[in-house]
Amino acid sequence: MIKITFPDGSVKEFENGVTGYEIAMSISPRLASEVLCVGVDGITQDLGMPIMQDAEIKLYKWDDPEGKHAFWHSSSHLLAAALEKLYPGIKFGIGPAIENGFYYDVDSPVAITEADLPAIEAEMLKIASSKVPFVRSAVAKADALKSFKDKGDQYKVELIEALEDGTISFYQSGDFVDLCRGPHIRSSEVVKAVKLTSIAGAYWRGDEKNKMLTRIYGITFPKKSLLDDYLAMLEEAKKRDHRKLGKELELFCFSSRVGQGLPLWLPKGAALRERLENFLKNVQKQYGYQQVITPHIGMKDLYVTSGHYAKYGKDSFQPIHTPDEGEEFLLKPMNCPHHCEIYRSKPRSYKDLPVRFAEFGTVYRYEQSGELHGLTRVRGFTQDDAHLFVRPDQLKDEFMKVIDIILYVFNTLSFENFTAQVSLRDKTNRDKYIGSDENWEKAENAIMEAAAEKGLNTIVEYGEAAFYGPKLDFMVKDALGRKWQLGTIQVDYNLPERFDLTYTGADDKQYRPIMIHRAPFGSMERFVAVLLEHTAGKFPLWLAPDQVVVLPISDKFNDYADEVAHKLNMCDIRAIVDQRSEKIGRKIRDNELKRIPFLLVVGEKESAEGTVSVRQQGEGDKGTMTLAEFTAHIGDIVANEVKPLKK
RNA sequence: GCCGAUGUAGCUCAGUUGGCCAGAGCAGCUGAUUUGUAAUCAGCAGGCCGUGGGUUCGAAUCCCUCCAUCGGCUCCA
Repeated sequence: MIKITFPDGSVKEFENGVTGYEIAMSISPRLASEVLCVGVDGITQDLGMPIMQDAEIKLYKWDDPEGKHAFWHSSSHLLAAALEKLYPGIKFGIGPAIENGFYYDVDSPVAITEADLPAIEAEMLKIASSKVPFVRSAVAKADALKSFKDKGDQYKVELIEALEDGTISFYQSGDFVDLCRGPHIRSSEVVKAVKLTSIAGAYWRGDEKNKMLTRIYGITFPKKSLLDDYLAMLEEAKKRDHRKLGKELELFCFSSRVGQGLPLWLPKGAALRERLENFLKNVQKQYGYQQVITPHIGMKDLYVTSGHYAKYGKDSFQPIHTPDEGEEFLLKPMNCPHHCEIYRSKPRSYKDLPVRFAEFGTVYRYEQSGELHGLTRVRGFTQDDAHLFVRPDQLKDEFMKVIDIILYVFNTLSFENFTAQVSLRDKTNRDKYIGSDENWEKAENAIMEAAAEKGLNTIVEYGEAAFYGPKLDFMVKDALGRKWQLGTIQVDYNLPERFDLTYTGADDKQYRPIMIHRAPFGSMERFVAVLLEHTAGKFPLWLAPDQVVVLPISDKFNDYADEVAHKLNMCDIRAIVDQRSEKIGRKIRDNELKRIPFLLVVGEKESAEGTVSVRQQGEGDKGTMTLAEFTAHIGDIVANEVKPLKK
């Protein structure tokens, strides 16, 4: 007998070799029908696998990430089984579960297009409903290789060749056999709803030198209604797409004549951006930053000195030649080299440090055309950049102050669900980075310590560092759950050396400052995009392009409406008037759709009493107020949205 | 850059297997209406059917080039 400990701490005895499924059955048949896989001493495995010793177990259902993972992973096998049936001779790459569903990479003898997906879905459902069990078997490497060589599937052969003997397992479900580590669900019948969401190309093993396979994405559910909910959620997300909202709210646009990935900010968008900039400038002023301004181009030599040119090569830089003097300029892809030169503009003393140069610096980067995406990935954008030059003894403290600024900014804009990611060097491939190991270690430690002291819940990613130094990035998700990096802080020991930056110490000797690159928004473009998706275009009052619209009941009250708007504007409240000869219901509808936070209805009663009828966006009628009361109300809301900085 | 899809009026979309002057709603303009909390009525105007080439008696529709957009891959200082 063995002792099985459950998550609630209770212990039960079972026969040695009992399976997760049998344990679930012993509790209740209903549980057994819902459970998808089992965690044994923290390792997720098949329900059918015998447990051979005392263990802590957890039964995973659909609501557990582990359960979903097994469910979707098994679904990818169903997809492969359906494809093998419909497209004889098809070859398979990999087919993992992902955050929302699964995919399978295939090399098909005939092209598979979106139009074919419904037929594949139907075949998957057919296989699923025939209750095929997922059966695991351990296979010797030689046998595994033979099996896929016979089948002519070179991708699986390649995968197996990379594996060690003894670790190879196959899963059979019906006629389909796949190389797979598992775990899987017991049987296919729990898969009740299938949606193949998209079809795309993907390089074999993620290397663009390799052949491009066809990747089919899908998602499955144990209930039809869950699929409907999921599809409804996708529809909702589409409505929040910043590209759609940006057009509807007249914030920005693109023009193929200007060039792809080069956003044009419309008046309302520019005003919004200006408010964000002023907000951050104000915060930075309180933290001792100084604004600087630098040109959009620099001599090629500047980037040779910084090391960017050698790292990214001439293909990434678009040169600008002067006609007669033979000088070669490059559009600036970052502001740091310019700021280094500002640092060099005069001798610095240890007493001057930290020096903090901030600039809303517009930079240009040659992003691949296929990678451009609305405002989140563009070729010309403005960073809310700053470079801090600090003494070694100031590094950690200064780094923590930057964290404070970023948290204050995120907090003010209600970005609560961010991920703090520490990006370090690749553990193996170190050639991609410049600078000494010693400096890298110092920088990496400084970041980890500062993040820990600030109590940040961080995840560590190796290989994600910038080529000149490690980073602490703040990632926020968009409406579809795609992660975007916004705020970033980077420690850099390299540029100060390359630019030979120094300061004079108390002992009259020359020392090297350390540089911190940082941008709380990341870039204005990406930040506005994510903000749009988070708010669905309903900006906080302090940011809204128009805060108030005055709606006269009829033309007779246009003068009063103008007077109200004028008085509000005098109090720094952004108010406009809807003077159209429309019914009040129409004016309300149109202005609600424009997401203007406050609608003031004025007619006979209001003009006689000197009041306004207040209607709040999305919340309906708020009753009558005097203008003074309303102004104070607005002031209260804004004060609550933008809380003063605590230092 | 690669794979796949898409491109018709300012916006959202119709346009049957190629066949009469290319359609609608919204927005716009003009007029009427003077309205009390999510769409008043009528009229008018608006289109190198993304671009360039080809096939055809005839192309928005079929083929090719390029441009742009969308979903991914690769990339992301």
